[in-house]
Amino acid sequence: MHQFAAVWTFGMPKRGYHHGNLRQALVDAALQLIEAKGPTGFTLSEAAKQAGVTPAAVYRHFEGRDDLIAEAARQGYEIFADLMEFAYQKGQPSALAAFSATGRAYLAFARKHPGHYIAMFESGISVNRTVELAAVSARANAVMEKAASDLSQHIPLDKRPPASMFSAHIWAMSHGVVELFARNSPGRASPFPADELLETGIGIYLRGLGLIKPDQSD
Amino acid sequence: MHQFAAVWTFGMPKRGYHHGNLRQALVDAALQLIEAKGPTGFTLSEAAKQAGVTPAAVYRHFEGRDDLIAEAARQGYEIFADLMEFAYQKGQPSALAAFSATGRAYLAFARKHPGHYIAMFESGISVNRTVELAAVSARANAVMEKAASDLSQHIPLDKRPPASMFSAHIWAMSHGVVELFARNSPGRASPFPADELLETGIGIYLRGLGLIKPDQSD
DNA sequence: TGTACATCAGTGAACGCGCGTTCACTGATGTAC
DNA sequence: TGTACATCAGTGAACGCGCGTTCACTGATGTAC
Repeated sequence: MHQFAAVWTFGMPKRGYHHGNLRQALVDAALQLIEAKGPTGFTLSEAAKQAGVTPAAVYRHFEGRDDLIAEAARQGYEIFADLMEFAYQKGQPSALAAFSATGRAYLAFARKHPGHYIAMFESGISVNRTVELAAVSARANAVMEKAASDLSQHIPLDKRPPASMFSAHIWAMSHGVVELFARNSPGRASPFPADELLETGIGIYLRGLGLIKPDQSD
Repeated sequence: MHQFAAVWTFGMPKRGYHHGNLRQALVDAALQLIEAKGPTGFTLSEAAKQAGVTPAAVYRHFEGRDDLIAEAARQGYEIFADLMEFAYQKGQPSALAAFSATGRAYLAFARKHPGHYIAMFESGISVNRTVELAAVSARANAVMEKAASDLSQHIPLDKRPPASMFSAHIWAMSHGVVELFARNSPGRASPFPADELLETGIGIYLRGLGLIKPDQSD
């Protein structure tokens, strides 16, 4: 028996009675389903089935449906915060370059991780649900505000909006582009590629703040 | 019997076995529920109950759940298109005033009719579901594009973005402000009132296009 | 190395629930005479 | 004005379904000796 069992387990993806990494498999399944069916279309049972497991097994790893969604969101914020920090660093020491990079990173994240994005911003779970969730969300937020604040130092004081407003504007435009044009909304065709739309939109906005010269493109 | 019945029906809200205006009552209930529970949290049964009627009665007036949502969305587009047309007219003959008015009308609509807004833009129903829906949505869209196109005539040709891109930018920012800051997102506090955020954001954007002088506020 | 045993991650059956939808029905309304 | 009848908008019971969750269980894994 023993030596035959070894044939099956050695080097194979985790199989058998014990899954091996069910917790993460469930999160991955949830992300896929959330992406496909929206945050409320997602069901715990279906995620379990997709992971090859009974619905009851989910309760060995999560408190319930909402807890699973929250973990998916948490992982999303983690990736998101990392990406934002990386983008910010990459643009240094130019405040403008750092800022632009975070904007691009936002869209890139939304497109590359739609399941995470939906779990984070459309699932209705509160960011204050757990301390870890609040912490990682604050970390991501801090990068955005830092980038905006750095950049706003270059604006003459009399026409400088508060950094948080500045950051909110950009966030709103980014989110709007994602929601309206980066997804295949049924019956709503995008007039332009989402990244082009965001790039040009932010460009015009920054020009409005006097941060880009009239004939400068980036 | 007859004369007693008259006591109850005369001057009373429509009551009794026949509802009187069930179709609209169901739409109104649906709008309230969609607003409260999101597009997928909404159930036909609950809408029926709220209208004081058996779920089966719904089928006298609608083909089913989706048809009810679609009608709610249609009515929303109708109101929306009217508001946009009115705002556009009110701003004439100034292209800038007309444009700004449509932007404000967008936000006003989203705040005053959240159920409609969600049914229209977040319920996942396609605008091509019926010819009437497509028509009224096109009507609303045409106003937005006309306002953007009028205004873009004032931009020097060499730095004039296509009117549809222009319009998409504004739509994206408006939608983003609505989604992120005009609703009481759980655990996400708005740094500024939504209308102020949108007003300033569009202002900066228009300045970036050279449509507002640097020291002009509107 | 082999055995006994504790731990643990799964199963599968069951629960109560609310859903959308159907159906034959019935009571109220409107109309013709 | 009163009566007969057709139309129509509701009822209420039933359906099959999938959901989230619980429970006692069991088979696999890891550890102590």
